[in-house]
Amino acid sequence: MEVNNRLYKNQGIHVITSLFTVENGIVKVLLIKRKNEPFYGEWALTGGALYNNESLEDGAYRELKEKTGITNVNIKQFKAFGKIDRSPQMRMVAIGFIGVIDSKRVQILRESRNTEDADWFTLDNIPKLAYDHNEILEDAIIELRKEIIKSNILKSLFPDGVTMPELQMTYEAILNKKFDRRNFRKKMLGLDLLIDTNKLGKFGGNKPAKVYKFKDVIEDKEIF
Amino acid sequence: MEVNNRLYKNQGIHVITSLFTVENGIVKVLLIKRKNEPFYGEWALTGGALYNNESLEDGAYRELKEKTGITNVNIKQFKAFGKIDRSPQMRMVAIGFIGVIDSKRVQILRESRNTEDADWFTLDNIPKLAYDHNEILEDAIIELRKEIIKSNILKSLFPDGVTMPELQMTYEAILNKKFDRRNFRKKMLGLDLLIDTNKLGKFGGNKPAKVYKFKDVIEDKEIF
DNA sequence: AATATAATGTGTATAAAATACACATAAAAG
DNA sequence: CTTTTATGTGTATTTTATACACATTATATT
Repeated sequence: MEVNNRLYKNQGIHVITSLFTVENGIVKVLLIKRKNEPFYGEWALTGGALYNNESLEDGAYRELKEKTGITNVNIKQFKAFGKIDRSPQMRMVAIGFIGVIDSKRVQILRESRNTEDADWFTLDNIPKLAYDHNEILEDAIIELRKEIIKSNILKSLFPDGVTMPELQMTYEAILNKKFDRRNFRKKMLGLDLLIDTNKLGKFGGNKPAKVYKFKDVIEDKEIF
Repeated sequence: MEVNNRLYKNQGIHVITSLFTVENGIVKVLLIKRKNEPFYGEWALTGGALYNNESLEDGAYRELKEKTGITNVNIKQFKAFGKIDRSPQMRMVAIGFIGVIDSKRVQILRESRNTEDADWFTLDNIPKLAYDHNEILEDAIIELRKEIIKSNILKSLFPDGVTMPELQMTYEAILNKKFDRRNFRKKMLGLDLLIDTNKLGKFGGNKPAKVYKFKDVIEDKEIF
């Protein structure tokens, strides 16, 4: 039984990033509006075809840079999406990434070679997206929730540091859950993701709040 | 600036499974010896090119079936590997899976269309592997350790059920760590992965041991 | 048949972690 | 200088994790 190699011809790889931001307790994701076929005129996650001269992560970065101009983001690969018909033209497997940035620090390119619009969407207001991007986004949100309690994925949301109340608002938004202020602080510090900068900043109230920074590297914790 | 589409031509997808077994407290992984270029004569993880008419998981299953004849395995996708030069011929991105089976239940096909040998290797005795399979295997082991404490990935290792002492031996082997017998039982039952079959079986001692089974579906636990 | 053996099953006291909860503090606004 | 707003901290209680010892079952031994 000789296998016909057309079985594995004409394949390609997508790198797709769900780029989130959180402002004032609202989680948003960056979507772009396509101006090419397939899915002309539909909204989609940022991403595209992987080039042969770049790693998966570099591909995801390139696409992000084209759309947002941003270069300094922590992104994390979380899952491959490989349904047979997820792309209408040829067999494309998508590698999904997540990342979180401060939207105030980036200039979204509303129009570019491949996009006729780009905007931040709240999660309860996501339109029907191109390809299987609704499914990718759903998984991305789940992954984001797991990731924020064990990694520094939020570092690029707070490059200059963050206060505990601001952080709590952010976690509550992402996890869709309220916390006791005192216990949140304890839990958060217990995760060993932060370092105290010994500086003070302002967030909501009149009393200055301590400023923390996400560590550059997070050491693994013991399991079981 | 028009992008040359040769940048994303000639790409393909590998589906690669690190298939483990655990016998008598020893973790082993299934390796096959290639009888085709590239990497002729070298050992490798089970896997190969994804076909266009199958999902990622189905592709991994097909490759497993070709090598072991096995059809009933829980496998889990865990990471995509996309270094530019991981494959010498064309740009191939590998989707990594893990799975665990009872080696006594499978007949390894020592010779097949693409393999001239196949065998179980202990983890301290892994040869230089084809492609980036050493790297994939390393990540697979890390993933396995995470997975056994939150999923039923071990279900296909114990299709007929398992006793607590046997389970402990298995966990100790995979996690490379010893546990107190009484506390292991408590922790294990607390994970909510098992159901009591109300049957008794024999493992090591003379006293019959309770037989448990891994649940078919594991409900998510709360995080944070 | 009685006894020894080998491994399994269970309970409890203690330590550690998570939770619930209240008051003190700093700066700004009036 | 008094009030307001939001921040920082401590403690009692509950829950969970850990350390640890004896009872039980079937087999093997005499």
